[in-house]
Amino acid sequence: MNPPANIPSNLREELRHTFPNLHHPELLDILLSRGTYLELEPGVELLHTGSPITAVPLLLYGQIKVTRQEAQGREVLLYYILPGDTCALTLRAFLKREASPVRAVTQQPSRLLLLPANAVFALHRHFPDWTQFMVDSYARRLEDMLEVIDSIAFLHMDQRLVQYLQEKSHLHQTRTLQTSHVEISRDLGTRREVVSRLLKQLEKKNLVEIRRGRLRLLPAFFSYQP
Amino acid sequence: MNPPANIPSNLREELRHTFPNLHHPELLDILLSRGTYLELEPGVELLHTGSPITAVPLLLYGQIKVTRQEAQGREVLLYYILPGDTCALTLRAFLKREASPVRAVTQQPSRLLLLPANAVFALHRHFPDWTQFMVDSYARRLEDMLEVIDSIAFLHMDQRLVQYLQEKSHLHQTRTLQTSHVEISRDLGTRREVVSRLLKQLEKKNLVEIRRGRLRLLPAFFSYQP
DNA sequence: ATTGTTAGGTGACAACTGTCACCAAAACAG
DNA sequence: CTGTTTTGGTGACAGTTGTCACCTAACAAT
Repeated sequence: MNPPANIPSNLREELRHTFPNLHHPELLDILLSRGTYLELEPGVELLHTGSPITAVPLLLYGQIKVTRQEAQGREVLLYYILPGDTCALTLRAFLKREASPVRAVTQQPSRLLLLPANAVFALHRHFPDWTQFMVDSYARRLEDMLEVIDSIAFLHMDQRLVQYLQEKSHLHQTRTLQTSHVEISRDLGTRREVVSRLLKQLEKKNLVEIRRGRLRLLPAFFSYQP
Repeated sequence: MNPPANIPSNLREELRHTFPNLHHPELLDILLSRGTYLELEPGVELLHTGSPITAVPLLLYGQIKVTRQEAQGREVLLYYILPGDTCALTLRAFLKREASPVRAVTQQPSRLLLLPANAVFALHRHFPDWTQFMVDSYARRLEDMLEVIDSIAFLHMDQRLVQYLQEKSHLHQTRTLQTSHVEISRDLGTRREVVSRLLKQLEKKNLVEIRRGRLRLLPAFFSYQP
């Protein structure tokens, strides 16, 4: 689907820098020789629910959004994969030889190393660094998902929306989010109309400015809690 | 809080049997010499949100319910710890030297080995078995929590209730659940009135029989989906 | 049998969210 | 400039759940 990217000459260096915990030289050798380097533009769907898993991603640059989907098409945002991360759920599903339980979509121009899944078994046996990396990945996602549960179980949509926008702003390091109401509603597992209504309320309180396709968070927004 | 229990003579054997993946003899030695054997009756709170973590439980027999609590006292059931399990979130919180993010309460008479948390570090370094055990624990809890998210995000309370009762029945291997509406409502993060209403509807459909303090699930209940 | 306690039942109502219908504004293509 | 597409706005209404008030049934203790 994508033209083969030019492998950057300093890939090894970049990998070592982005994944400081995978610093064992032989481990790096294997990752580089077995992995496939990829460059993707935003909006590429790496996995959808039910995809067979053939590779595990190591993200070098960019951002991947991971969501849980329901049969009817509704979904909720679980977490973002950032540089230095991998997708714990993908890893787990692969080890159990199951299909992907999640959808993964690039959010920004992204560069990553795709590790063929069967290479993972060997790593696991021979490199404690890799095992530790996996443990940390799992653990961090547990925490992420605990927060998702908190948010869905205990908060109303207006509070979830504010939280979501604050996080997104922090993530992209900008107060002007390039996003549509539809995208927000998908991430929150609700409907566009609901998001539009709630955003309108925020606008009336002078907390945000709504423009077509983008959203400006005003200073007061960051200290606001519904 | 509890009288010291008599350590069963065959503890080593039981441990090996309940935790087949921790079969390395030296590992068993350490678990037995460093761990504290405990017997607890139902309803004992092992941890609550914010507890400092001093030990990691290895459950030999019984059942421990793990819930996530909110500041206002609302909570949701995350998962049950069964024999052969440990609490991944406790383990993780300890390794990060953080307080417990969850509440843990025995559900049945339970027997467990409490492993002082600082013993865990050594295990981690020296025994691949132990590391693998941790990885598996994390991974399984990830799956549990994914199901919790599905349930909260995509289902209505009537569907969640049915799911909950079906699971509970399967877990206890009985069609007569000894539980109150209040307990159910706590596990689902809602209110007693809501549970009472929904149970009444199920009763009207001849799917359950409501008795004070217990609930009988009729045959048709198990093939029912709202 | 009486009393007190706990569990459960229920109606009324409010708040929140999902859904439908339709409109308006912005961006875009030609 | 015009027509089309995409995005956002909004009112109306229904269903679900949370909340309050108060009642009834079951059980236990004396």
